[in-house]
Amino acid sequence: MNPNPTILIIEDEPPLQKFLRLTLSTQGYNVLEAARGDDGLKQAPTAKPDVIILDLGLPDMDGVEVTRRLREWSAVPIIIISARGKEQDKVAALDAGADDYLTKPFSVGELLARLRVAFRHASAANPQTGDPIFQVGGLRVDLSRREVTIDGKAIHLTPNEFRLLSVLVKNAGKVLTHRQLLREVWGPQSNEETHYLRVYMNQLRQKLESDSARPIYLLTESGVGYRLVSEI
Amino acid sequence: MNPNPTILIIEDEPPLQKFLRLTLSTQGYNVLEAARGDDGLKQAPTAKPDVIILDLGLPDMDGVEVTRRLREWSAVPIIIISARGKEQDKVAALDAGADDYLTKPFSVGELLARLRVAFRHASAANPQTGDPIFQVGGLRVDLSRREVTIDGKAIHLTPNEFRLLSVLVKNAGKVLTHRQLLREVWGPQSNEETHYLRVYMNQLRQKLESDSARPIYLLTESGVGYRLVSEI
DNA sequence: TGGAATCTTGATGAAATCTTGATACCCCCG
DNA sequence: CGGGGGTATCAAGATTTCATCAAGATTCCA
Repeated sequence: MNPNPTILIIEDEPPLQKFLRLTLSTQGYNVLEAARGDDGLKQAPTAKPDVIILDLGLPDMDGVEVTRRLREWSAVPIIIISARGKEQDKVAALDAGADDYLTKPFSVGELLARLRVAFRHASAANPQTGDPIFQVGGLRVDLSRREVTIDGKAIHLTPNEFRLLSVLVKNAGKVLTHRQLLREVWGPQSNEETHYLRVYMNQLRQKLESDSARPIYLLTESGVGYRLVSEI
Repeated sequence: MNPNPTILIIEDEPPLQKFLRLTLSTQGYNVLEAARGDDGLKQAPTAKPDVIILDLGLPDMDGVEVTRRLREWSAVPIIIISARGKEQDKVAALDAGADDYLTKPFSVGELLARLRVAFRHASAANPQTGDPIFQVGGLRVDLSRREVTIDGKAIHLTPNEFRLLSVLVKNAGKVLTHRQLLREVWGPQSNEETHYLRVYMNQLRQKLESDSARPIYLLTESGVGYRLVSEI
């Protein structure tokens, strides 16, 4: 899941709109809004929200219809909020494809808890498509598993070494200036400590290169910075 | 989904038990029953129900605890039915891993509709990958039975030890940060109590490693966190 | 209610990592 | 040939992070 999940609120009453916007953004969610069904249907494909909160009583079209239209192409979790509490309303909405149904008035805590359930479902439905793995020659870097191997052998890196390598991996093929590397690894105030770079680059080479004096992966661009080759 | 989906009902009141059994089997569902929490926990791993309906008010243990135990190894949809309608009860159950929460008395139609939602989720989730048993070297962890053996010998773990190990097992091979582990085991508010981790990781090593000073399963990633090796 | 198991917490030495200074290197240019 | 800027390497503290022991609290269960 993204660090900041996005919620699309389709709701026409301004007070409730405002209330939801405030509550959810305070929780750190990214909030999008639509006041009409057609607007919501238009926003959803481009905005790709992680969850949709949908009021059944919209001015232009029925919420059940909105649900059905969304389900034609998307599996995004839909939480209904509605003033109608009759069984047949709930059944209709749930069978149209909604995932949950809250009757107004509802408590904030419950809404948030049910949202967390929806997010769990969303991230379970989108299994990670495998970790992004960088590979060149015998060097292999799996950033998300924090794993580095050279010719199949696992290499242990210290936190700073790993951070430095991961900046290089994310910009493989490009030259990174001393200044850029220092900022990324040691923070914005360390711009001049070029010596750090020399020490750590050397340590990386000792661990990754078979001949650290003649590196094939971690190249020096004299007077500029360093570069990790992207192909061999 | 199977042609005849299976539902496990964990419910102690005989009248409601009977009512659910009749209603659901009439709908063509295959019904299993447990009157106590521990019985339900015992049936679940072998019966592999497609959905679990769980009453919070069980005689032997709290329903939230049952939920948490199930979630240690299974993603099966759990629908709570409960007489307690307070917000904090709902939040606790949903955050423990439940997927839905119905307050008694509820209407049959709504229950059936929410069951259909649960089945949709169950079939959307990834196919069962057999028993959730983790094994590497001489270490074997059966999450659903809470059994840990090392070279065939059973090992007794305390609740916290087991929770810590199960988080590591579920992410075997990956480095878990101190923060992640603390959140999973001690709850979201304990982010800084790194000392806990040291103590419990040490206890796990005492029990699982032949030489706890030179661990082969539970590795330290200094400055980052810990990792359970996924292959030897 | 008593005893056992478990959890929490503090203290201490060991290990890993980071920082820093000293020194040798290499290559280009005059 | 010699100087100088930029670079590589080594290694000794300083600092942070870890492992370990053990003594109270607390909880659990009979």
